[in-house]
Amino acid sequence: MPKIVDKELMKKSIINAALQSFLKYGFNKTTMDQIAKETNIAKGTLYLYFKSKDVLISSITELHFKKLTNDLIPIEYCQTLEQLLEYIKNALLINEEDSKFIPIFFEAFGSKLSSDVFMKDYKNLFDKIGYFYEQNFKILILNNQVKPTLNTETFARVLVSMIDGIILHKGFFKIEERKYSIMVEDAIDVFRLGLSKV
Amino acid sequence: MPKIVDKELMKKSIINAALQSFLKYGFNKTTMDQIAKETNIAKGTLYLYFKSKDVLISSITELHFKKLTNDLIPIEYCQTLEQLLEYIKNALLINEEDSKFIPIFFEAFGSKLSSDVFMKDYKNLFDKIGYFYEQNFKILILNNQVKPTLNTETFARVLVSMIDGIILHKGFFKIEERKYSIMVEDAIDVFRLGLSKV
DNA sequence: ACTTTTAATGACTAATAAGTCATAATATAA
DNA sequence: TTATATTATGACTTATTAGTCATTAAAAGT
Repeated sequence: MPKIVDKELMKKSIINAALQSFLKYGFNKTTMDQIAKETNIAKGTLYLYFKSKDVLISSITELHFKKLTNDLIPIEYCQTLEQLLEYIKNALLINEEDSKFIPIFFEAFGSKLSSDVFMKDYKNLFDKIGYFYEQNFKILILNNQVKPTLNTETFARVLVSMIDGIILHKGFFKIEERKYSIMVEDAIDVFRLGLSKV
Repeated sequence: MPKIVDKELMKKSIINAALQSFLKYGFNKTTMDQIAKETNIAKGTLYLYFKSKDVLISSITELHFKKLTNDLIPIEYCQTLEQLLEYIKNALLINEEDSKFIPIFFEAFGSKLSSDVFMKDYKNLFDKIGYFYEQNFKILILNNQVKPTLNTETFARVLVSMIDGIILHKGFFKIEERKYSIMVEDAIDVFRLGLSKV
């Protein structure tokens, strides 16, 4: 008897329309009316699928960070320094859409960046990525690939900050692809020399 | 005949009260009423000195960035690599208040981070800092302090991103002072080796 | 065709806080 | 003391949009 729709598909449509609007007009300038219109549904319908604008942007963000985490934390550890560097390089060569999402994220959650509760998850995420690098460094030390004096924990965390800094600048300042790829090479060179046995 | 007040002093009082509230409650949660109350003036008076909340936060931000720029771009160029490293180290050891201001900045201007017009100034600022490093590198190459193959322009820009990344992570994630100072040492070590002649 | 359950609609409401302005207060000089 | 230019006040207005909900539409089974 009941009317049935594919809710997941509907959510995907909405998310897609919302993301495009966010990228085009920014988060705050995009209204729920606009998103509904873009999805070809009424505003009330939109609220059936996402009970607030906050939930909507959070869902989109979650998807992005899930992908990011997968990209940044593979299952296999690196056995050589060059492997790790290759890996860092891939992380730095973030795709265009993820890069463009960065300002959106900061726009949407700007008001929560002072909140410890909100930031906890992101702190954990970066700590987790740091931990992954830390484990890699330990292996590389065992494999005699990097200098054994390396302070694995803090170095891993500072490396994550550096990588994030480069990615953030790409996203915020829309550094041209050509220049950026050279910057990535430069960064990798520094990491290579900085990590190598003296 | 007229009543006269020290307008500059008044502005300073307001800025001080506002900044404290922003640091304590965040930018959005701090209302103009609150700032007025904290300054012991009426809201109308507040608006005589700052004609909008935006102008107020912009003034505060300008002060911070002016200081930041002075800290980051000294008059003298470095003649040795160790001088430059010492200098980077100082930049990384940002003071506590500036560090705490970081989330406030992103909260206040989050909605403008997608705006090219708004970001232009900050892009210029970081490019300027990058240019400063670039000039330093050129001197260091002449002084036979760093490897001559260094791509000065792009390397300078990526270095700035890395430094900013470290500082941002400190601000966002409130990394403990003890751990952070080790991270700074680690970063400097990487830069030293990464820049040195092979 | 009819019933029932779920889904869709969009005009309306609510909430918030920035910003205004008519009025009052104050300091200075004559 | 008084006139006057300047400064201060805070109740009120305004603007914006997120979010609601009574009503309508649609699909599926009998």
